[in-house]
Amino acid sequence: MRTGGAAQALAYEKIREQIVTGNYPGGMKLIEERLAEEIGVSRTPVREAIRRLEQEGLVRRKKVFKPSAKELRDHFKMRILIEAHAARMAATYMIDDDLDELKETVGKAKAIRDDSAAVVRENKKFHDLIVRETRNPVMIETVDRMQSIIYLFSRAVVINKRPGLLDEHAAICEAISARDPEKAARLMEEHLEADLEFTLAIVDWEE
Amino acid sequence: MRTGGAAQALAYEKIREQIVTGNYPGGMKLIEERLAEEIGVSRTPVREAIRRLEQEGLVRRKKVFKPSAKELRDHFKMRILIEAHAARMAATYMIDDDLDELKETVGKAKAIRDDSAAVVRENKKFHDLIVRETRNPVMIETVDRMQSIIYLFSRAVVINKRPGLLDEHAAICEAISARDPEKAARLMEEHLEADLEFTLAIVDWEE
DNA sequence: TTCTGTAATTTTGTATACATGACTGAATAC
DNA sequence: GTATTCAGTCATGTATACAAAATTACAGAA
Repeated sequence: MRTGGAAQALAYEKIREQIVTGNYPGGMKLIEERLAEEIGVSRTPVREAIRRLEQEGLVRRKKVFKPSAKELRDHFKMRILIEAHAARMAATYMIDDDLDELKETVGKAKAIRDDSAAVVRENKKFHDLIVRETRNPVMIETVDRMQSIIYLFSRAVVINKRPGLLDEHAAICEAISARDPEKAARLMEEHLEADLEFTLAIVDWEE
Repeated sequence: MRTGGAAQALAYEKIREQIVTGNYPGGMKLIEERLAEEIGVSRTPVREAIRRLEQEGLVRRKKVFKPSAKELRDHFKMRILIEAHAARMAATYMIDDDLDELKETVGKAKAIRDDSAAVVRENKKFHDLIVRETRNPVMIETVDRMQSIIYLFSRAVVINKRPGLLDEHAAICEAISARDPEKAARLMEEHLEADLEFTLAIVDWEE
């Protein structure tokens, strides 16, 4: 953790945990005093933790962030723009060791279709490896923020695993391997667009 | 202001002012107690103001942010990616009223070459109008953050006004007007790359 | 019923005191 | 002369009390 002390770190972890597990649902008001009591610290570190979660995009105006369909789309589009660029960079610059690792994640994910959590982990790693090729911390961090928010919704989506997802990963991997930047970028774009549409279709926007 | 009370707003404005005017130079440590006394509020709102400036990218680890050449480049590249995309969108979707406004900013900037502050304002407006065409608040806000940081350096650059800048704006404007997305994007990319290189060349990285 | 104004309650913002931890610099051992 | 450790200071983190603001609940009128 880059700032703050122990109490703040504790508050941050605990609140974040509750949000990403869905235990604190979207729209829920975060009341400082209550959280402070629950966690066993004073209001001050809770406040700071909430501010950090706000910066991270998980909290908005003291409430657990609940993006509209439009907002989810906006976050996805930002991610698509960066990841398509990243795929282009990867096809151009990725060294063979990393390429091997990339292939490995696809293989692993194929092998363990049943362990949902593990598949999620491999898929995230796949994208992270590619984004890393931008060699641009600003972009890497931005994608991370987008992912945090998208994953808030994707719990549902990941369980209803989208058909073709792994094949698309394999195809992207191949394009990078073949050093074809434009194809890699195009495939990545299509892949994430499909993810977006699938997510929008699955999620229940009425609740 | 979207959060906090009067004291916090005051602290935020005052500190930000000092940073963007260069009165607080890059690398300067922000000491809560000192600022609190200077502004006439307690440490609490100063803390929150500093956090917000941190989120905005103007402060890093309690010090006024002073990007390295690499970091400035990274922020620029993020901006280029979004603005090239925005130019593409603008060429496709921008309505005539906005296009007229865009042309006007170029004309105005050409007319008032002597008033440096006004030229800066017009140039910023030019870019903002195009970025708006993404119709994506996430991207708009990201560009804003990048610009805040870049402008921290560009004070010097803007005074040494870069040759060709206005002609490039005019050319981009034309490409959008001609509904040529790829050309608009390419010109925007070249324009900002030139800005980046000019900035890197001008700024004194040793100080 | 539904609207509106006001009182009551809750929640956040602010100030402040104290605790903890980081930094500085001098004195001493080597 | 250099390294080390200890003390003193300075800045930040945390807790808490009080003030201000926002929200809710309710009463009365249209």
